[in-house]
Amino acid sequence: MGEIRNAERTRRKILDAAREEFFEKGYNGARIESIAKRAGLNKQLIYHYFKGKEHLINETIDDFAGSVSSGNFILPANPKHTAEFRFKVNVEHLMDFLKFTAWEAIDSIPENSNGEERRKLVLQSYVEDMRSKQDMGLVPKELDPSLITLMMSSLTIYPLLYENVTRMITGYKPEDPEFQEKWTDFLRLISERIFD
Amino acid sequence: MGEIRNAERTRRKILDAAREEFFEKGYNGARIESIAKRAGLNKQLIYHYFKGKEHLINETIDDFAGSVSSGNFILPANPKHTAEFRFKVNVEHLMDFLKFTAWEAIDSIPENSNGEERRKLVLQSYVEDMRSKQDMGLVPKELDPSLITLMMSSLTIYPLLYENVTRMITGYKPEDPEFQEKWTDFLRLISERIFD
DNA sequence: TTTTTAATTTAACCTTTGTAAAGTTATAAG
DNA sequence: CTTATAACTTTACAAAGGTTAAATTAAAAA
Repeated sequence: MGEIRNAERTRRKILDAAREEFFEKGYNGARIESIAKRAGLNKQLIYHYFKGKEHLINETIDDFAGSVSSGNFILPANPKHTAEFRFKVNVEHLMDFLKFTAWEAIDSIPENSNGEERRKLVLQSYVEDMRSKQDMGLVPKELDPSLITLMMSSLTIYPLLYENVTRMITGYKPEDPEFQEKWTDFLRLISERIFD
Repeated sequence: MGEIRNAERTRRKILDAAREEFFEKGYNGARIESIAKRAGLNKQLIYHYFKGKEHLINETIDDFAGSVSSGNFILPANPKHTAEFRFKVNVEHLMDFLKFTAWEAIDSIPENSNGEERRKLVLQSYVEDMRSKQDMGLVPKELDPSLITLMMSSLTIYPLLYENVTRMITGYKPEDPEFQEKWTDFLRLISERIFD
């Protein structure tokens, strides 16, 4: 049985499976065996296509970085809507990637200058955006654009990732649409207060 | 060489070493061998005093929970100072524990109802505190106290834990006192805006 | 068709790691 | 002083997991 041999497709399968696995379990927690199983392939094929675990995760990250269309990153004109916008993007497109960043924050993961570099550019574009809006008078002068951006990241990521905390505090699970709606509203409310 | 035999002291050494190890590497990443080494003890002693890895982490968490004096949790009277206060407490007393909560958020860690329960109580006391201040007219009525509390947690934890993100956005490392000062100031500024 | 190359599988290895079992030595009770 | 208990050490092992090597089979080239 099995399908016709096809290097391209197999490589793709491995990368997709690896993405799931690495994003879900981090580098150290990920298992080559498990990736193979997800991909429905023989474990050894992974070594045929990639040098090893470390090489695989680097390729995986690069591949992912390339796949995230930079179209998501057109921020709203009004800074009061930035937080809710970023929250929405996180919920709809970046959940699994965010989980990976959580691993990255605490687990020892081999460096990937490429992926790191791209993320840095995105984050700094957020800072620049905020700075330009500050110049336009839409953002209070006393607030540092980079710190505002860090605030936005905190508020739109932490509640999604720290399921326990969110539940202990609010009683909701982060995935609950009801929570997401409340949190969206809340972000808008405080944004209005902050940017007035 | 070696000191006089002493069960109490040995048990203590194990718990201390286990705390460091578990907080630093999470449950799955922690190594019994490494704990033994930290404690300067034979690996097998750990099995003499504890049933196994899972039992050990539970005892470790309970032990830690018992050791954190609840004295830290007297919140400032003015809600405008809550964020900076919590940030300060995190920096000065809870860094390693926070790191552990990061593991907990993404890694599969054996449940510890006891530790979980205590944390929940603390967090909910924060919510209650905010609610009472709202009743006193110090907090805008339209802001849900539990969401405010979640916001406080996000803002005082995320930047400390996500070293990469903090650095990519601000150029500072979270441990840098200069960053901590700026962030403290920032927290105060936005608190003033939010609670006015 | 023959040959060569590449995809895929089978088998095996070696290290790490959690844990068990048994042995040894100190301390305390009788 | 003898004996029992508990602290500590030594050995050993089985499972897990990353990696390599060799064998097989399909596809492409000649």
